[in-house]
Amino acid sequence: MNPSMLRLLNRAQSLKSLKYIHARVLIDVSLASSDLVLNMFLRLYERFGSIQYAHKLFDQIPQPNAFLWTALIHAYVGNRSYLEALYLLSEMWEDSVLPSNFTLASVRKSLARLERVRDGKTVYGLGFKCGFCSDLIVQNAVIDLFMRCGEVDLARRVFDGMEEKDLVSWNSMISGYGHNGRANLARKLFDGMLDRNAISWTSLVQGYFKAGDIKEAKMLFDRMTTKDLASWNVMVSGFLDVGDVDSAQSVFEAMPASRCWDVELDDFRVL
DNA sequence: CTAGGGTTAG
Repeated sequence: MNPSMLRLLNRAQSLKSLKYIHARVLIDVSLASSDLVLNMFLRLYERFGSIQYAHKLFDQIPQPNAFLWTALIHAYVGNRSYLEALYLLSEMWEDSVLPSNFTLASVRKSLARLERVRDGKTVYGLGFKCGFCSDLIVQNAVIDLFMRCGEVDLARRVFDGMEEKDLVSWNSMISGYGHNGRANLARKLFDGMLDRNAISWTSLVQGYFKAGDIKEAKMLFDRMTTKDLASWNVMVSGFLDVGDVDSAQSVFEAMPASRCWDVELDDFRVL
């Protein structure tokens, strides 16, 4: 794929211009049927929210590989079509295309949102049989899924068994413990971390709110040097959740103006 | 060539 084509694709600002580029690419059959190019178009159709076109394109591919299946599944998950995404995974399996670690990671959100722990265990059990039992991407997905389904101990077992962990592994545990009301366990992991980021801190603060330990939440927030928009929002909504409107108000007012601008810019972008 | 953790979910 030549660089000018890449430049053209990344300049596509709308579904309309993307379709136009696609039409031009279709003239060259060898180019249009390259897995790389197909994958790019699937991802771009997803970016512009056109699952229909992504699926239409996918249906014309004679033997889609795991990359292309993953792109389509990812598009459906992004579109919050969780059941459809799971269905695609089973179709993929029936077509004897083995999932990649990224396929399994893509389907995680579907399983979590539908609270399909049992199916999750089946899916990741198969994934392990495909050789992904010590794959960081898959293990992180499993941890997150288990935590979101309340399977705290199972998540911990996976975490403890990992040869290599990254920030996402640690933060998923901290966030997961927090959501399950286990702020103390989250804190233990947090204290043992070598490097933390804003997500580690914010997740723990949120965990303390969830556990009803407002004092500790506030103390931690004050110690935080890496506050970002989400950190401030967790504080505001944390106070609101316990009915402390005054504290919520003062946190809101203490928020740097630059953060407020972030919010407004985001909102304007939607309009 | 791909994914993922904290706000925010009805």
